[in-house]
Amino acid sequence: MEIETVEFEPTLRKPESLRSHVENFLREAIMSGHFKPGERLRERELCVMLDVSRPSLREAFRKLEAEKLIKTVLHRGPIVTSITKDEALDLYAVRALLESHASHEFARLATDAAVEQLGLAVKNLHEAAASNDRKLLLSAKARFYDVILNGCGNQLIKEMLLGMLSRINLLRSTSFSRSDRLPESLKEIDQLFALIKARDAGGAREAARIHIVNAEKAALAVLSKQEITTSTTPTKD
Amino acid sequence: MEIETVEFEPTLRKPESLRSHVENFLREAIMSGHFKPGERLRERELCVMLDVSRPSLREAFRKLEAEKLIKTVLHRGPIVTSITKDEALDLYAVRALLESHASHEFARLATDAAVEQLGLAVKNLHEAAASNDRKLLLSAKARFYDVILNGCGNQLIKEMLLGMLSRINLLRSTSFSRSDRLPESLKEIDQLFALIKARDAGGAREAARIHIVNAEKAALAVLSKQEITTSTTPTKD
DNA sequence: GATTGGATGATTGTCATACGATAATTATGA
DNA sequence: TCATAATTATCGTATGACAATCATCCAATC
Repeated sequence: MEIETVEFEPTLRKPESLRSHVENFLREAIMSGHFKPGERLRERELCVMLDVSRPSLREAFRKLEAEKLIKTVLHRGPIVTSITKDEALDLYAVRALLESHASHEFARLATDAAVEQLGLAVKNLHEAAASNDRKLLLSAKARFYDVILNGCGNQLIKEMLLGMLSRINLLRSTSFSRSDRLPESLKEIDQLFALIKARDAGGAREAARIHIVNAEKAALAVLSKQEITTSTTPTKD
Repeated sequence: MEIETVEFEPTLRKPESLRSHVENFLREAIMSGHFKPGERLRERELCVMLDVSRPSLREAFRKLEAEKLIKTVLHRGPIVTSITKDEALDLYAVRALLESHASHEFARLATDAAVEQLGLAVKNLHEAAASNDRKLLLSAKARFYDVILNGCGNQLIKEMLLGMLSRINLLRSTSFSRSDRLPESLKEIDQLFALIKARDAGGAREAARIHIVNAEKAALAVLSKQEITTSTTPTKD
């Protein structure tokens, strides 16, 4: 009765289907840049790589396809989505809408405990920024984000923004080298937090909007550079 | 030597995978109420019904699952999503955000031709409302919607709203009997169109927001009734 | 020599089948 | 009557196969 099949993941406790594991793996691999935009994902390769059958892999593909992380071409299979400038503009516009609203609502109706948590997240962010550890910075940012999205009172906004974030990440594989915007970004976040702490919902909304708009500017500057490089490869679009 | 092989219609493109057909069929069936919220979708049944194999069907399931039209329970398979009141509130909140923004942008940057098209759609809406033909009314509404979403300059907003609409439809299977709100609704749309025609972007945004808020009120009134009925069946939730 | 045309291989799309795992249901016994 | 065990239905996953289509290369023709 030895339980040998302990494939325990620290983060995954409850029983999950195999395809969701595949799904998560692929999502991670795409978002981390292991699979780059435009790259094909061949079934056979991934089947042996992940040691799963084609059905499981293909079902995972459909999920990612719905999330627009991949684009499936008939009889050619999935390729990692590459985001055009127009799509990026659309993404940031919607992100600004949702995130500013989330900030508004957080300031309006978050518990004091949640606000305190947010303050902790802000502090961690500063520490992470000072430490110059990119991974730490990313997780701190994610933490800050999570507190706001969980406290804004709208689960749908959280889901939508997280889905959009995964796509936005597609275009900042290189964008994060723009750490010169970090001090500015931190100042904006401080400002946002101050307004939230003061329960100034309208101010928080506007601060969040400005924060996104500035992030957009920084990202688009990088994107236009990328477009030069990517515009050489794609014959068809 | 007649060219017989003219299969390419402007609107009808053939090259579609089988699974996307399945997907569309299921989506239609769910949105039209043929499959009701909470209902299980059994693989074997649907396989013989649609004459497709399990993999194709299951891949279509994943897409609908990502769209949140179905919810897959491990080892029980997919069931049609039933929307809770909280989820409905979230949906309408986001819908108000996106749709009011779309109206704002439409008023700001739509071509005069697009505005004219919108006027035509409004006229058709009135005619359809007068004719008391529900199907006609639905298509007229969809047309109005399409003009705005195509003219707002943000493709992402269009996709998101259409996806949300399909879910909102889940809770107004019976809601459409509330045709008593129709005159009010038409007045609001007239108002919105007038503001758009005057290129009053800010006014259009507010008008659209109010329109959604009112629709929300009407829908929620129906929903609370539905919750009474649905709360009898589900033993587990 | 360049272009067209066809043959070949690789990859995906789809299907049929099989089998273990699990939830729901029924049967059984105290 | 209730608790427990056996049964059944259905899903999750794997495997193998074949057809359809795309990519590539080579030959034939102009």
